[in-house]
Amino acid sequence: MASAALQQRPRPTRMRAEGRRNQIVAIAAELFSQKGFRGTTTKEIADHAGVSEAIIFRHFATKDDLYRAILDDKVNQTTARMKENLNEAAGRKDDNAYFGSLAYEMLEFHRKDGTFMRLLLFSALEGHDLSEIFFHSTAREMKNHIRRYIKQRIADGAFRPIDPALAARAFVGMVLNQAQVRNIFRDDDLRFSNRQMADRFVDIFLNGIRKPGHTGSRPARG
Amino acid sequence: MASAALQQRPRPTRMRAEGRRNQIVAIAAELFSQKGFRGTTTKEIADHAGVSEAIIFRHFATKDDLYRAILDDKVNQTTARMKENLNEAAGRKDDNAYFGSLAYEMLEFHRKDGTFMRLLLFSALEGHDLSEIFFHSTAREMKNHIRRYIKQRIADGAFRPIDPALAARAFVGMVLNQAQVRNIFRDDDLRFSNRQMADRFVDIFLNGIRKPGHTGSRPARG
DNA sequence: TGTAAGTATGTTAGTGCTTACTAACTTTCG
DNA sequence: CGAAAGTTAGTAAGCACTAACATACTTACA
Repeated sequence: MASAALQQRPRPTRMRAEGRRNQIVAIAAELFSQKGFRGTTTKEIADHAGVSEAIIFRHFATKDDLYRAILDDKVNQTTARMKENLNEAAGRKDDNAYFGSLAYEMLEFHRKDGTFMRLLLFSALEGHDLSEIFFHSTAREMKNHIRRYIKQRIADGAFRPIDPALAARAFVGMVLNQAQVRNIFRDDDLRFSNRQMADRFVDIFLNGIRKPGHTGSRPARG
Repeated sequence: MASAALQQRPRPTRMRAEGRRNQIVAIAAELFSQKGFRGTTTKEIADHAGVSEAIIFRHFATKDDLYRAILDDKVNQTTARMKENLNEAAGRKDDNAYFGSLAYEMLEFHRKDGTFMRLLLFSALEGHDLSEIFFHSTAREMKNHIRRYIKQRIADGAFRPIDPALAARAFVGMVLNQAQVRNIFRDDDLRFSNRQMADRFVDIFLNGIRKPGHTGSRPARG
C-alpha cells in the first residue's frame, strides 16, 4: 500500500526544497514503519526518492533529525484529526454513539494509516526520546477524554461506580488490541467490518458498566 | 607498572559449553528486548557475558541463529507455563474464577518477564520469520482457549449470543493493552494491584456478556 | 597417583562490508 | 550571473564474523 510514493525514478526530477523535503519525510515514514529506524538506511530512502544520498543530508542534518520530523508530522496531523472526532462525539450524551463512533474512528484510522501504529511502537521500543510525546499526544489524550466522559456518566447515575480510568483503558484496550493484531501480527481472523466490530465492542462494554435497569440511556428527550 | 587501567575482565571464568550457551541466550534476550535485534551488537552481548566476541560465534553460527535460539527458548518455557494456568482454570465452570485467574496470570506474567512482550513486538515489527510462530504460540492459542470456553457458556445459556472470537479478543485486549502500556510505554497511572485490575476487568467483561438475570454462577464467593 | 596428551574453552587481531555523513564539483532555472 | 538543487566520490567508524593462537580441564596410562 502507498507504494506509489516509493517508486524509483530513472530521471532525477528537480524539485523545490519544500516539495523534496515532504517527499523524503513521506518515504522515510513508510520505510521506518516497515523496518524501524535502525533497520532503514539513508541510502535506501534516497533510492526510493530517486535522488542521491547527499540530498537527504541537505534537508536533514542527521538521520535522527529526519526521524524527529516524521514523528512531529504524524503527531500534528493525527491529534488534529482525532480531536475533531472526539469533540464531535462528546457533545451529545448518547453513550452508544459516543463509544461507537470512537471505536469506529480508531479502527478506521489504523486501517487507513498502517504506518502510525508501527512507528509508535518502534519509537517506544527503540527508546527514541520523542516516543513519549508521540504516545501522550495520542492514546493517553484519548484515554483521558473517555475517562472524563465516564466520570460524568457515573455522576449522572447512568454508569455503575467503576474506576473511570480503568474502564477507559479497558475500552481502548479492546479496540487498540484488535487494530494491533491486524496491523502488526497480520492475524485477520475476525471477519467483521469495522462498523460491526465497533458496535459489538460497545455492546459488551456498555452492558458491562451500565447500571442495571439503565437499558439504553439515549439522551432523554424530556 | 601494572596497567591497571585495563577493562573489567579480571578473571575470564571458564564455563562449560552448556552453561555459557545459556548465559549468552539469557543476556542476548535481555539486550534484544531492550534495543531490538538490529540495535544490539554481538560485541555488546560478549561484553555483558564477560567474554570475547568470538565465543558468541562458537556457540551460534550467526547472530540470526542466536535470535532463533532465544525465541525458541521463550516460546517453549512460556507455552508450558501458560497452558498449565489455562487448563487449571478451565476445569471449573466458574466464570469469575476462569477469567479472573486468566487476567491475573497474564498481568503477572508480563510483570515478571518484561522482556517477553518487547521481544514479541520487536520480532513482529522487524519482520523476523519466527515472529509468526512466536505470536501463534502465545496470544492466539490463549485466545482460542477463551473462545471455546465462551462458546460453551453460550450453549449453557449463561452468556448472551455474542461472537465468541470477538468477545475473546475484547477480553484479551483489555488485559494485554494494560500490560503493554505498562511495559512499553511506561505509563503507570493506574494504581491498582494486578489482582484488583484483573477483578475489575472481569467485572466489566462478564457484566457485558452475561445474560440478564444470570448474576453469576459463582459457587461460593460473597 | 602423576603427568603428558588431547580437548574444550578462551583470547587477539584482524577481514571485508556497510553505515551515516561530507567535500567538492556540476547542472538547472529565474 | 547567482542561487538553488543536483551529482560523485569519498571517509571514518562500526558491524558480523573468522583464523590462528593460548590456556585451562579431563583423561589415559605408567
